[in-house]
Amino acid sequence: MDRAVIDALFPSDLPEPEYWEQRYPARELPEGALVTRFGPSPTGFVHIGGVYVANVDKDLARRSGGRYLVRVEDTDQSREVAGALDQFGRAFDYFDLRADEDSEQGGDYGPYRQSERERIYLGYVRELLREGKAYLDFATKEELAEITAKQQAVKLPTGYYGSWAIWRDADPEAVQAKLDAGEPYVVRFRAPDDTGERIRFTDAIRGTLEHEANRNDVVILKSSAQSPRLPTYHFAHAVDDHLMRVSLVVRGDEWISSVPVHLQLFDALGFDQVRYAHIAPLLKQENGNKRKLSKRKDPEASVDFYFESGYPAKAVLYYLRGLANGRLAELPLDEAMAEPLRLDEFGAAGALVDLVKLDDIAGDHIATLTGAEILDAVRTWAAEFDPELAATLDTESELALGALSVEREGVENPRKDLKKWSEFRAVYGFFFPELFTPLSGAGDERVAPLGVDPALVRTMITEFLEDYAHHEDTDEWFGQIRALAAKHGFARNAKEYKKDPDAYPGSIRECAQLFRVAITGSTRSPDLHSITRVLGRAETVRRIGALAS
RNA sequence: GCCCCCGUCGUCUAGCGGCCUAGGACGCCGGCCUCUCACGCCGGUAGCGUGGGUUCGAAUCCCAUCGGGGGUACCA
Repeated sequence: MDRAVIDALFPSDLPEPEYWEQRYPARELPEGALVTRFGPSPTGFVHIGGVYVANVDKDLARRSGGRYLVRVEDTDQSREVAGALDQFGRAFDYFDLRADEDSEQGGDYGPYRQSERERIYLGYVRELLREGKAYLDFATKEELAEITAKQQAVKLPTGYYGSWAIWRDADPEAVQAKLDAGEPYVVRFRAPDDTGERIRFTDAIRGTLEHEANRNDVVILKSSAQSPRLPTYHFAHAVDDHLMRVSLVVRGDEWISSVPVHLQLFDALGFDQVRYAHIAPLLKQENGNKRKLSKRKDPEASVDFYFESGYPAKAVLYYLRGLANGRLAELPLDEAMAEPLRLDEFGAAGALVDLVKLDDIAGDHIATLTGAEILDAVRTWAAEFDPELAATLDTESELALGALSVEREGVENPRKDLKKWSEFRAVYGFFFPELFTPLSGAGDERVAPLGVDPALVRTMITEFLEDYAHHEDTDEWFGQIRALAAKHGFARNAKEYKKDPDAYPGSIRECAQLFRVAITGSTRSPDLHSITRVLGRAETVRRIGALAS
């Protein structure tokens, strides 16, 4: 094709590649510093895998004194979902993954949105066209489908290559005729003719990988019928990562198969190669099999799930880091977060997302927090997901702090009853009068399972309340219950009771449980005496009193 | 169809020819503690996908096979 014909296809003021090379000079960074980038694609909601990879990008760059970039990969405008970018912003904030350079705060190597880089891509496409390393393709969808069908019929690799590539060596006049007719076209890369050759490359995680050389003339610039005219992922990757001076590309292992094309592209464009680190995807277990976490089928695939459940960001990050580097999973949270991620320690196989494990981690982490820290976090969570709780917490913050101090502050081993903020209501709700429903009486269905005769319960409680003392000392306080139990003939311990159940109305256990259910509404709760200290005398008496009717 | 990646307890993994009768963590089961539930402590359960080689010796090396995953798009 004539250079004049090619140039006429592009804006006349389009800068040459040389301009961009100077505009984006090599970065001045210390030896060994890594420049990484995360490329969110606003085509759906944020996947936890994105957080996983972005965390790796950030860690690798920051620890090496390099730069961590976020570049929006929005070359597929038809699949763009409104609001997706905001959702990414939110996830980045929650998980502390804000980049050093991105489309919001800018940077010297922007724009950081591919849809705004049209002129850059066009300049490089024009250059490739002039050099004959790319060509115009007018093939229709139908023609393409036909080619694929024929190839499959004779068991040949599918694709647009060699003699199957109908426009690869088309007559310039035929091209001109199509152009004159205003037919839309795409630009394809002219794959070097090394069919049958094998290529090898080094992956920072997997070592040497071998692959058949690429033979396909991949599309590098999408249809001329669209505006802006955007490149495909392959081409954008080469141009952007080169110009942004990215030195390490961390991405999902579904890209391994594309590396041969990428290498050819870098070569044709005259760029130095980048290093690659292909990460295994996050998996999900489904009847014995493992499969990729699916945004549609698995709620835990979306970051929304973690927001709604109220998992502390730190716990999630720690879990994700442990999945990436097994060594870190063995370390306590703070140490693991302080340790750098090491690519050579990444597992090549995909890991299953195990929510049970995450719960365990989150529970351990929350147990290290103070009541005030927990209250703060629960409040933030509730403001969005449980307004009623939020309101209660605001008016009753003293009570909340008291509730959270039970078996937490000043103890050797704090309770691990909270794994996520959404559990707060179920676990601590009874502390708050407005969230608690007192018993309807000795016959309430919550006390019935204890098997103590309601009439006896009423007598006991009435008697108990007559000279109830709100003791500060645990032994003294429980002494009252012990005395009551003894007086009404309850067995001294469960063993004794079990030996001859008919001889007693119950054991000391049942008796104590009566109070527990009255005070907390449940047979399981933190230390009873501590609870009464937080509730105060009046509320304690009121709740116990409910049993007397 | 063609191409590629992966494969140790249920899960995350240690292991790089003898320290392995395969170690740890989570889970699960049992026990102790005890006014409940937890916490904590103690103990237990369970695995090298399969078949061939190589070797005195294999989870570790080779071959085959099976299984899982991915790519083969004007999606990323």
